[in-house]
Amino acid sequence: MKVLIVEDDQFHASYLEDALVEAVPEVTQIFHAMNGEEGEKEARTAQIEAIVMDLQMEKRNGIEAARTIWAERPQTRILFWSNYADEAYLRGIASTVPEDSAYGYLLKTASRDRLKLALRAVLLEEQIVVDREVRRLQKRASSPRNALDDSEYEVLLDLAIGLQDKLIAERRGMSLRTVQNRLLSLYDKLGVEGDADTTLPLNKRVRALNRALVTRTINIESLESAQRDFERWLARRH
Amino acid sequence: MKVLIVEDDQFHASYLEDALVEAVPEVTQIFHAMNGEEGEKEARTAQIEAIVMDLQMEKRNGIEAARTIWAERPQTRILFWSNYADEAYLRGIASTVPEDSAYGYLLKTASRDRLKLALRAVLLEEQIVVDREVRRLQKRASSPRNALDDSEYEVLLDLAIGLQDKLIAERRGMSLRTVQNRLLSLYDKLGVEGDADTTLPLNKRVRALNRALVTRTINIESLESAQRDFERWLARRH
DNA sequence: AGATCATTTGCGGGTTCCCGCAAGAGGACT
DNA sequence: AGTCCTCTTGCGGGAACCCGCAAATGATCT
Repeated sequence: MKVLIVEDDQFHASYLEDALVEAVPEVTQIFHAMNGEEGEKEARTAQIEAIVMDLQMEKRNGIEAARTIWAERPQTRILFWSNYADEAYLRGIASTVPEDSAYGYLLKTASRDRLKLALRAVLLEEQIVVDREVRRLQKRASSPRNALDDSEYEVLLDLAIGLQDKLIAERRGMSLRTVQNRLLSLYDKLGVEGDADTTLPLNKRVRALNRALVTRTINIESLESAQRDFERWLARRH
Repeated sequence: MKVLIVEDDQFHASYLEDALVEAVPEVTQIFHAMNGEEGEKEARTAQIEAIVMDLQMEKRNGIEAARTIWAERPQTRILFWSNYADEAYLRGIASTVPEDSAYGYLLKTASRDRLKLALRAVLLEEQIVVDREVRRLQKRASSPRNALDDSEYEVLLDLAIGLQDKLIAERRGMSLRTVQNRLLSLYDKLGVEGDADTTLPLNKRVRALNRALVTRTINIESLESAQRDFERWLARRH
C-alpha cells in the first residue's frame, strides 16, 4: 500500500513515518509532501489512496487539499493530524467530506498508541475516527447554547473580513435588518457583553471578532480563506 | 552547566535535547518544563542560568515567563526557539529583555547546525543571536513605511479588545480626537483601504484588526494578554 | 525671541451601527 | 380555517464612528 504524508514540520513527519511503519506493515511505499499543493499533485500522480495530513500548512491548508483530492478520488482515506481542535477546522472538514469517505481527525497530543490505532482504522479499515478532544468540541458546538448555525457562521466570516451590513446583505441575499438580527444573535452567543461584570461600552463588532478568535470559533486561516472566497464572489457579481 | 528546556511539544523537546548535548558538552544536567509557569518554578528552585524556551505555550507563554525569570536573575541566558516570527512576539521580547542580558531568538525552521551554533553562542558565550528571518521582520517593522510606533500599537491593542474611542482616550490619557488620529494612521499603515482595487465600503475598525492579524502584527495570544492588562487597569482605576 | 514644522484638540456633519417596535410571512398543529 | 410560533422586514432614533478644517500647543533651530 502506498501512503502519502503531508506535513511541513520535519520532526513531526519523521515521527509519523515511524509510527506508520510500525502500525501498518502493509505499507510498501511512503511519499512526502510539505504542503497542501504538493500533496494534491503527489496524490494525483502517484494514485495515492491513503493519506495522513496536517491541517495547518503554509501554501494550502489540509482542508482545501482534501477537497480537491476527494473531488478526484472520493474513496481516498485521509487521516487529519493536527495541533488544534479549532471549530473552524471542524466546520471545514464537516463541509467537505463526501458521503462515504473514510477519514479521521486526531490531535498531535494523542499518544503514540492512539495514533497507531487511528492509522490502522482509517487507512486500512476505512473507518471513521474522531479524537476524544475533538469530539468534545463538536458536541459543544452543536449544543443549543453557543451553537452558531450555518447562516450565522457565514455572517460572522463576513463581519470578520470587515464587510459592512449592507454588503453582507447583498452577498447573502438577505435584508439589511436580517443581517443585523444575525449580528445580534452572534453578539449574544459569542458573549460580547462582558459576561458578569459591569457592562462597559464596547465596540460590539470588533468584540465579536475578538471573542470568535479567542474561543477558537474561527482562526486566522479562516480569515484568509474567507477573504479569498469573498474576492471570488466579488469578481463574479455583475 | 545546568540547562532548562521549556517546551510543550514532546518531539521538539527531544530533538532539542539531542542538539543540546551535541553542541554543548559542558552540559551536566537538563531540566524540563512543559509551560511557562513550570519553567519559572524550575528555574527558581534549580538556580538555572541557561534556558531554551518555546514562545507559544498553554499556561503562560515564553515572554511572560522570561519577564519574571529575568526579574529574579537578570544574568540568565535565554534562547527563544519559536515557530513564528510574529511582530507581537518581537515587541514582547524587546520590551522585556534587561540591559545586558544574553538572549537569542531562533526559528524552529532553522537548520540543526544553526541551532547548535546559537545554543553555544547564547548559553555559553552570552552573546545575542537573532535569526535571519526574525531580523528581516524587525527591519521591516522599524522601517518608516509600516512602522507602528508604541502609542499606535497601544491603541491597536485597545481597539482589538473592543474598546470604544472614549474609553481608549481615558485609559491612555489622550483626547478623543487624538485617539481617532491614531486610528487614522493605523488604518493607513495596516492597509485597511483595499490596496489597489475598487474601494468598496468596509468597516474600518474590524478591518484593522483583521489586517493586523493577517500580517502577524498581533496574534491571538496578544489579544488575550491585552485583555488581562486591560482588566488590571480597570480594577485599579477609581 | 522668532520662525518653522509636527502634534493635539475641538467642532461639526455625514455615515454606519445598534436595536426596540410592530407589521408581515411562512410553517405546523388542531 | 384558525391559532400559535418563529423568522423576516421596514421604520426610526440615539449613539458611535470617520474625518475635514482650523485653531492651539509644543518642540526645534537659528
